[in-house]
Amino acid sequence: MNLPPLIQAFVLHFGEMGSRWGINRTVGQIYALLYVSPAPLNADHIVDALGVSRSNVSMGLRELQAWNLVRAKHVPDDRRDHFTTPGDVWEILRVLAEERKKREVDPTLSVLRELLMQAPASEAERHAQGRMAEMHGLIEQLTNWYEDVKKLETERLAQLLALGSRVARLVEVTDKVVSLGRRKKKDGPSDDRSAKGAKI
Amino acid sequence: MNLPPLIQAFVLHFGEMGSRWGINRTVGQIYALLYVSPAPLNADHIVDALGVSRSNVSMGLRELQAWNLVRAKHVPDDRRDHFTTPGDVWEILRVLAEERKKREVDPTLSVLRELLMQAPASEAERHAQGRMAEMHGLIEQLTNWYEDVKKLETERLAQLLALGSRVARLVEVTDKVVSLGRRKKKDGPSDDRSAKGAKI
DNA sequence: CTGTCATTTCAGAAATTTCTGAAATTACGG
DNA sequence: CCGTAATTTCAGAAATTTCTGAAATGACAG
Repeated sequence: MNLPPLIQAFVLHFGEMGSRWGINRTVGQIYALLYVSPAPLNADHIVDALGVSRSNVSMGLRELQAWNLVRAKHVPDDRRDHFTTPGDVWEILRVLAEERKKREVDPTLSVLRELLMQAPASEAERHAQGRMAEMHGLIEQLTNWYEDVKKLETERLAQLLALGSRVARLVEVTDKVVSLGRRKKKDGPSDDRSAKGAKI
Repeated sequence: MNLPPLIQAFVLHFGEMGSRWGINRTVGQIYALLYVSPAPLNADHIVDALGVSRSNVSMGLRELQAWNLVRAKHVPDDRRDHFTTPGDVWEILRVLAEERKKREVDPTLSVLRELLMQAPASEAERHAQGRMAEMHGLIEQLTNWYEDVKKLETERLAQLLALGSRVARLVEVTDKVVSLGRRKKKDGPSDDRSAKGAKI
């Protein structure tokens, strides 16, 4: 490996960390390297920096592109492909969340749904289905929330984060106002617009 | 493997899924089995159900206990240990979040902090540090939010989820009210109590 | 076309992880 | 203590994943 010490430390850490996720060391290292690089790098550059085989880099880049974490960029007057990560860390966060959901939760959700359709053939299966239903309910709540929140622009999202648990107070109060409002008019809070004007 | 079809399907899915996380097939299967089981199971029971070796079960249980996802329970008049998962899915979610944070983000945060302390020795390192600072900032925001939110009781947390992105509207409005309030009195929103009475 | 450079594919080598069975250790009733 | 049952440890076997080098494919300028 052939890198300035600071960058090398970062790259090595991502390599290690990679294994704790589903990605392998090289993929983690490639990502880290591209992340801190001021300009897009071509594959040979990466081979050089990390000291791994050309084919390994090729496969790593392919995987990172499948994750939407790395994009190929064409540089004029150069036949080789150059690669970068999205610059904005919030954008990276979004991509990561989306991909992990797609790979880790969606399949589970679909299996759960399928199993919940089946008729239990015994008391054990009946009980198991109850537990699966609980899990399904929780995951569904979480993903609904996620689908909802991911539509927010970055700035609003940041505000929300900054608010932290203090938002709970708002919820508490709103809750009262809403239930008050409900008494007058049955008004399902179905879309974004519904919460603003009427209730505060 | 020796299980009713419905439960077997669930267990197998968790085994597969396990590999996409950092855990291995057997660990995933043991967890799934305990999750749907109506009563605590002893190790031999698990061996029987999953058809893996006794020692493998022992190691799997040890790992799950390290994750706080499985607890040993003593059953009177039985020398053997019996194992369960926490019953409440929200509790499971909390444990999972806590452990993943501990294993996946805390180490990164600490490496980033360390690297940000060092003086850059070149332009490349200076730029890399800038990127690391961005990443550090984002992770810190996220973990602060998490630390904040995890203190909420389950019921409030569920309310918050249910509200979804509509909460953004609240934030928007509150923002105005707060900045309005600020003009009168310099009042940092430092603790939980600060958001409630005065502002709505 | 042809030649050259860039990239991908892929079979098998290397490394790592998972799993097992045998032996060691622990726990405990008598 | 001793004996027995439960559990853990651990060396190495088995399985899986990662990585490489060689060959194949693709892309393009002349």
